[in-house]
Amino acid sequence: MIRIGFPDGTEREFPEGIEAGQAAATLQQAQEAVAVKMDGRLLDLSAPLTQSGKLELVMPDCPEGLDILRHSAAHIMAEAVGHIFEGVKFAIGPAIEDGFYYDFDLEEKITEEDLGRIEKEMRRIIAKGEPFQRLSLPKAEAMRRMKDAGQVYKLELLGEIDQEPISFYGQGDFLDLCLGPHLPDASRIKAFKLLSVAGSYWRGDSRNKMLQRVYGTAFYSEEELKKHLKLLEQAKARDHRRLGKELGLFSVHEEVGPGLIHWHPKGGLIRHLIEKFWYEEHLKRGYQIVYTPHIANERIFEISGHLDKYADLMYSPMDIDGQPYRLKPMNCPGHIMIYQSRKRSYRDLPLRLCELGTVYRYEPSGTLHGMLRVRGFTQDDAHIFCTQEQLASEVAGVLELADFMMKAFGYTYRTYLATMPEDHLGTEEEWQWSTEALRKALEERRTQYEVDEGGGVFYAPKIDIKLLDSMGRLWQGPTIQVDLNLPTRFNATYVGADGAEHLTVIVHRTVLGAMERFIGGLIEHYAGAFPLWLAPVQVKVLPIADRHNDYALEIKKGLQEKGLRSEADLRSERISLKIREATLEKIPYMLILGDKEAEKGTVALRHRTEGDLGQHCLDDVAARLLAEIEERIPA
RNA sequence: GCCCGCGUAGCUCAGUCGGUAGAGCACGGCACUCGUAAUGCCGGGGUCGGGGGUUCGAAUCCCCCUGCGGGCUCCA
Repeated sequence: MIRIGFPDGTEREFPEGIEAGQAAATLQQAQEAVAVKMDGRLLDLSAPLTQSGKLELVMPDCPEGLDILRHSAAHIMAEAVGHIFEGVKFAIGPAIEDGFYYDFDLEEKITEEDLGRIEKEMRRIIAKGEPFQRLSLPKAEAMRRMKDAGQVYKLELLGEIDQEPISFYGQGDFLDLCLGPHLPDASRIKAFKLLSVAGSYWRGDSRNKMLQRVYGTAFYSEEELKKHLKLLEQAKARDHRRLGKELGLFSVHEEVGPGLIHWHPKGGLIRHLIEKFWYEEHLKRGYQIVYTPHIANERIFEISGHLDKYADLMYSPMDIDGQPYRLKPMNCPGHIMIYQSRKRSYRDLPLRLCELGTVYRYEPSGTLHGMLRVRGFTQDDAHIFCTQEQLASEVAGVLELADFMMKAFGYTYRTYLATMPEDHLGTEEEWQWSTEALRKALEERRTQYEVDEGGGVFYAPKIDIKLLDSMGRLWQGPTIQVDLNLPTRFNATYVGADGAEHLTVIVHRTVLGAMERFIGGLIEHYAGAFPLWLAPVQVKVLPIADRHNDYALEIKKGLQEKGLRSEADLRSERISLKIREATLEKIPYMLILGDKEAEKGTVALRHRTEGDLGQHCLDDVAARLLAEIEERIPA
């Protein structure tokens, strides 16, 4: 007999080997459970229990429940693909964040049109309600079976598994190497949809064969699936490439080259406002503004090591007076030159040099993506030169700035401390004190953080901040990296109070990342509706009839004098059309002007989403908007 | 870079089996002068991404190039 404890605190005895589902049958909602957790380990409902322990149900609405559904859906999809196509070799098919995929190797090309056929076959399989059955095989037998079936990828995976027996799951005529668990049977897959086909390298390595990947998603109910698909639609409507075009923010031109952004007046204004904000906040915190050249003799990148390590990502050299020059991929060497321009004493430190530095990187063409992944971009870069003792407080200062800026844009974030990776430069001792300094800074600021073990860069530890946008998506945010490598390479030192030379510590840090990516992300975060302080046009002045145009221009002038950005729509169009178009342009406020307003010298205020806000005098409206701008109230 | 797909008017897209192009919006003109999310009529606009090939004939079929999209690796 074995003793099983349940979440409600009760305990019962069962004969050894009882199925998990049966043991849990008396629990509430046991009917809906899709699997169980035994002492924290996921098991099938049909798994025999052989030891005493604590048992919990895994319900459909928890994350693990969803993963199990999707993983099972991936198996069903693989079975269906095996039915439709000849000679399919199966690679891997896991559940992922919002769904699942399966990688196949087959001669024939799977196209988007095939997705319908595959879905149909999946439905047929699901309708049969085949059970997912676990099969344990000794490794030798498993290898023999996979070899006979010509499943080379499974064979490769098997070769790396040490434990025995090996677990397989089968349904219908499909058998897959798999840890499980799975749903009891296919009929539990109520709602699914295949979304796309894509190429992917076996094990994500470009030296390996390109496989065909089919992406899909699955839910326990049609409603949830519909909700998810609607969310995808909404994300599409926020796509910064679409909004960038619609709102006249930026463009990319085939004639110029891929990944090179042209900022249009409205996008340019947004960027200018953010840069202005950025400069002000940096100056307040003791940073000094520098500018460094866009091209440089490649000698400098030999010293920095970039040429050695990042040559593939750098634009080819150009011959200048017989010397090879390169577009800069990083700002650090230039900043170090400024540091090195004279002998430095401990009294000069900390030295905080900041630059909105435009860099060029030859990113692989397939990775380019709107403003988010480009080849020419402006980093909000800064390098802090300091002593070892100053490191923690300098990092704390950066954390404060990062927090301030992220809040200004309405982002919440998560913080990670990335520690020494296996492949690294420098001594253990250096890693230890630099990591400790970061930790101390985080603790001093009372920042909640997680440790990303081994996630540091090869030359030093770092702090990564990931942003959570309004759609709940995670973005790369501010990063702070300690660097002991570049100071060594450039021999960046200072004279200490003791009269001796010491190696300077460099902190690389970025808050926004790159203007292109940050603003691309902001467009999606705000769905194109920028808060008043960033809106390129803050107010649209809308006269009702032509005879109100003069008054409209007078009001526009008044707004301009108050420092508010406005446009007047003087076309002979109906007011409803003007309102509609201003709303679609996502302009925060409208002033509607007709006979009543012209007579009384007032304006009728309308907000983009709140609608009619009634009549006011211009001064009151201006005061209201200026206060909103001052506080940088999110849209 | 690699795999798949796509590129038709400024934008979004239609274009059947190959017979030299069409809609809506936008743009220009005219009329209406209008009160909180689309007034009506008229008009201009395309060497169908570029090059080559097959064909009597190519937006349509084939090849190359280019750009874009979905992914893979990496990442500001």
